[in-house]
Amino acid sequence: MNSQFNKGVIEMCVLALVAQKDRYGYELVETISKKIEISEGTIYPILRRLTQESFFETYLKESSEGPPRKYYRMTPAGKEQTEKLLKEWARFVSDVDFVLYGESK
Amino acid sequence: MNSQFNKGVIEMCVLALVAQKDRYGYELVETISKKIEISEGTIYPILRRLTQESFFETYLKESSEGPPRKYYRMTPAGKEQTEKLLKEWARFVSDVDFVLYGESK
DNA sequence: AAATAGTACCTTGCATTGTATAGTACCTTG
DNA sequence: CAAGGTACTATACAATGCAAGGTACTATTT
Repeated sequence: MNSQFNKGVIEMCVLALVAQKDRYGYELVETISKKIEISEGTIYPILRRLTQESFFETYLKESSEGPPRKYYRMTPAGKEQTEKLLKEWARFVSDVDFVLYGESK
Repeated sequence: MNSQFNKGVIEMCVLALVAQKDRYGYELVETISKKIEISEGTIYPILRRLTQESFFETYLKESSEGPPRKYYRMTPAGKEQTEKLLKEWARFVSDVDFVLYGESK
């Protein structure tokens, strides 16, 4: 699989999923992995970066199934960023489609 | 614009456009730029790589509008690669869509 | 004739981002 | 107490696009 397609998209997925509800890292890996092959080494740096950029706030919560989980909660700035990226993605997909097939239409 | 989305996709666009008919570098920049912002520094290295990988063959042709153009013609291996990438892209877009919205459906 | 702009090609160094790999540590179950 | 699943972190590396610069030909403007 061309993993280059992943670039930027994983970050958008993380934002979109945290926008739905608070999430922790491992959960995000599991959720995204259902469809897109990724590893933990991909998600955690993204979470750190997005937190640094004030798109997320974090809090710890104990779990009965292992060590405490670090939950990520979206900030208003994160919400804005999410919407911006989702719009850009939709636009991008349609633009690519035009380049690929639009010429003959 | 999130240019990270571009990763891998530009190469696919180049392949798809050369699959339609022989193309030269500058033409590809112009064509793709209509929808996706790219520069020559992006295209020429891709053309060199794809030629090296035997997906393209090249020939020169004089032009009345400037220096000679280096045309790229697709090989059978290139055709295969193009189809492979187009399929992966379609699959990828649908997978991303699932991660973004599929959970609630 | 010189300057400018458009066409056309090429190369180098950088930034970004995902991957591989490894390590730490907690909890449950056999 | 060993194994496996849960959970977080860090480091080194690879791939790719971009910015910036360079060369050179043709046509148009000054």
